[in-house]
Amino acid sequence: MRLLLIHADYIEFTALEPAMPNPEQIEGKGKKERVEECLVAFSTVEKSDEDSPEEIAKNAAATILEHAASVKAGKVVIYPYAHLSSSLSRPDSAMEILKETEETLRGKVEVFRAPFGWYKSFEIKCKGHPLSELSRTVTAGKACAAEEGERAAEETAIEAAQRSEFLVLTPEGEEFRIDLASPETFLNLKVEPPLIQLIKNEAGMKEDRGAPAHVRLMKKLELVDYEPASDIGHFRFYPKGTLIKDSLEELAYDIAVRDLRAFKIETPFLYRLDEPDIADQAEKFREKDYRLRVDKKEFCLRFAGDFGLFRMMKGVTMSYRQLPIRVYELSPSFRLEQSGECVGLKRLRNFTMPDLHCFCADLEQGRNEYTELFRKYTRLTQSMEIDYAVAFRVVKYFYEEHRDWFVSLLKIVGKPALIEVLPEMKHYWVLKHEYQAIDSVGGNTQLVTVQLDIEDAARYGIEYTDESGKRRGCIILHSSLGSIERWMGAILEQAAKDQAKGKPPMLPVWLSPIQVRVIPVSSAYVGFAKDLAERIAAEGFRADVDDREESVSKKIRQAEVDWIPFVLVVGEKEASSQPQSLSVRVRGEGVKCADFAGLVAMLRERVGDRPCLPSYLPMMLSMKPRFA
RNA sequence: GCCUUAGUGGCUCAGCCCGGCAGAGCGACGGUUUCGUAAACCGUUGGUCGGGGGUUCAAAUCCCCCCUAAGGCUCCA
Repeated sequence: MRLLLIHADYIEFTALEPAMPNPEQIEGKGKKERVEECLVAFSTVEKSDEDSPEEIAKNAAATILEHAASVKAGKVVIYPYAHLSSSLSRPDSAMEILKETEETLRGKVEVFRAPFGWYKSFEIKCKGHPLSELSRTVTAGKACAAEEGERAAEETAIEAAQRSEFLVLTPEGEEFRIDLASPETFLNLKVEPPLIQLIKNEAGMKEDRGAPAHVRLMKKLELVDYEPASDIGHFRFYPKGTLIKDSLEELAYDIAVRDLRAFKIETPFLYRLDEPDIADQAEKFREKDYRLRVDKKEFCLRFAGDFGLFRMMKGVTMSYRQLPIRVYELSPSFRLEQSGECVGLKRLRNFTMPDLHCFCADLEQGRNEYTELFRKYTRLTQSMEIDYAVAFRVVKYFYEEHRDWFVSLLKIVGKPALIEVLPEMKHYWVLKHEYQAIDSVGGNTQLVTVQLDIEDAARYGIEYTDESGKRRGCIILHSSLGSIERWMGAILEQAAKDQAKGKPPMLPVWLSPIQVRVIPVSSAYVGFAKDLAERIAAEGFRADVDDREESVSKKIRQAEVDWIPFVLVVGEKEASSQPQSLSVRVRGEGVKCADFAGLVAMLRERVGDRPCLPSYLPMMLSMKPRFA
């Protein structure tokens, strides 16, 4: 419960009109009430209070009573006021808790209560002495301290954001200043459409959009679905979706561990809030973490891998000779996003983040490491074949000092970027960049990000020993390939965009749950088809056989609907041809002739060096249950 | 979280405005057909109309509360 306590000369209030369907029954509608020399408690009952109404009421009464005593007020007015929180309880619970608070106070002090569920006019005269205004948050545990200081800090950050300058920087080093409030400054820039779209979104220029296409596609393709029995934003993955998720995770592992030689670790999901550095990190994430109470201890679920990683690194003995040190964790993460903000695979409350952190000796090494990551992640993003835009956010002094370096980064990606120049440090990083995917309805989703952090190492005690034996804080690069779920969404969005342009939609071959479908023309050729599928599987690709008793046309249609990239129809011709010749229906390219080696070569070429896991589905289609 | 819209067999949807026996296609199942590049034919099965409450002789349909989703707002260290 939130309380705003005002020590007043008087308050007058009048109930005017019901503000909800079932307001409290009252007699004094339109009658003015006046209480003098009182402590007014504007009270907001919150969702979380519903779990322990008696304790909340007791604690609220204690808080009010204590303050009434300290300002020597003999009267208390409880004034229902729904505007102190964005997480309101149900009206009936609120009414019950407020009445209970009133009853608890009765006898100890003279108590009044304004009616619940009415629009009221009021007039109040605050005494204005130092203790006359105070805010309190009441929880089921102990009453907490005032929060004015934090609020002030928050406001400064918002003001700072509003003073950001924006510009577009090209790989040739040209700068175009833009003003988000004046579309003519950027709409005609000669840059690719995704960047223009990103800037429009950043400027708040919203067109009417439907739901992004992946919300429908993820279900239609039997990949992922909502799980109403869990919380909002926690999904179930069917076998095909799990295969795609695992393949993307495998790719993240290849980059982080095989390529970059990062150390792979694992840390817990759940953390105690009475640890100061955990509480400190949780505080940065105000009201967005899952909290739970177990055995009288308060815990939060991690919102990223940082909690456990920083704790681990604090205890690590590092020498300057070992730096940079790279640490990788595939972190299932939890964020209590606003319910109205969770959309398909774009924003979830539970998602999987491949988290790579690099610990560097100094800024010079940090920048080199940044360049290295930038290069790797750019190659990764390009190999996903999706439309994306690049944005940098950077503190002004840092941009001015390192402008040439930014141009060199843009040369790697080969396209212009949006640069947001922040007037001062607003977060823990001086620099970050994002690769933003543009979806089928013009929205953008952040995928890859790298952040250059010069603050957290000192704050959390992550240090190495330098040449002279002195302990020094690291420069930390936080980086993520985004989230696995977002990549799945972005890939589906790209398929939808291709379809809108008249191309048949498909997943990249390395992510297609079934890469080759073999269709026997009649049941007589099922055995032949199965042998062929097994040979394909032995080459490391995912093949199945449509052995159902259906017409060839119908089975081909099914393969099209399933977005199967390669379809083989086999019958007498294939079984008897010598040397063997196959007719391969390549999605989007028509029917081609090839022998077995030719087919394998086509698959190898499409998959490239990306992971190719074995199938999670039965080889015979008649044995596959329908999940969605 | 707020506002708006939606939720009807496993899936896609009609019925709701104006209350009167819960419908279709696909899928699944059974049978006939053994088929050459986007849907063979016949039959059967399957519903707590998102959940709860109310109004009514009677509720998928009207009213209230809740859950879930999408759009917009806000948010996105």
